[in-house]
Amino acid sequence: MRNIQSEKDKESFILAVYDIVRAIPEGRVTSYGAIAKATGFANLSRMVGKILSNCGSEPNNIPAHRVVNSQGKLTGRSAFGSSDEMQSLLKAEGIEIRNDKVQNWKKAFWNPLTEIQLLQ
DNA sequence: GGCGTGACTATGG
DNA sequence: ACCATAGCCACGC
Repeated sequence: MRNIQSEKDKESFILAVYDIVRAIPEGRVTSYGAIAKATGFANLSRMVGKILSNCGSEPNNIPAHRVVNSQGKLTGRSAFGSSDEMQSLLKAEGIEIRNDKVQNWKKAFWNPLTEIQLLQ
């Protein structure tokens, strides 16, 4: 693992986060820490959240709602339009949320390190 | 360089 | 399961 040491590092980290989040299959979820590990910057889980909040304000095809914390809790809900938009999006994909947490977490969890498959 | 902050995480009570 | 604590690190002031 390493840290950001240059603008180039930062850029590649951000792009990697986008790529990984886009690769999350519908109906599955993953965590900030898992994404950070997959990018090679294992201790930048907090930055992953920051990046996702940035992309949330502009139109994009990044399913940021499929990223929750390591316990399956919807800690990013405040970055969406309404307080329950994140929950609604997940529910629409078949993911059940109860008390702010993803049910069936172990099965719904998608590990980018072992399950990623590049599309096309 | 110090200090507070945050869509984090692991651990211990 | 819940809460507190302590690491973590880029960023802005």
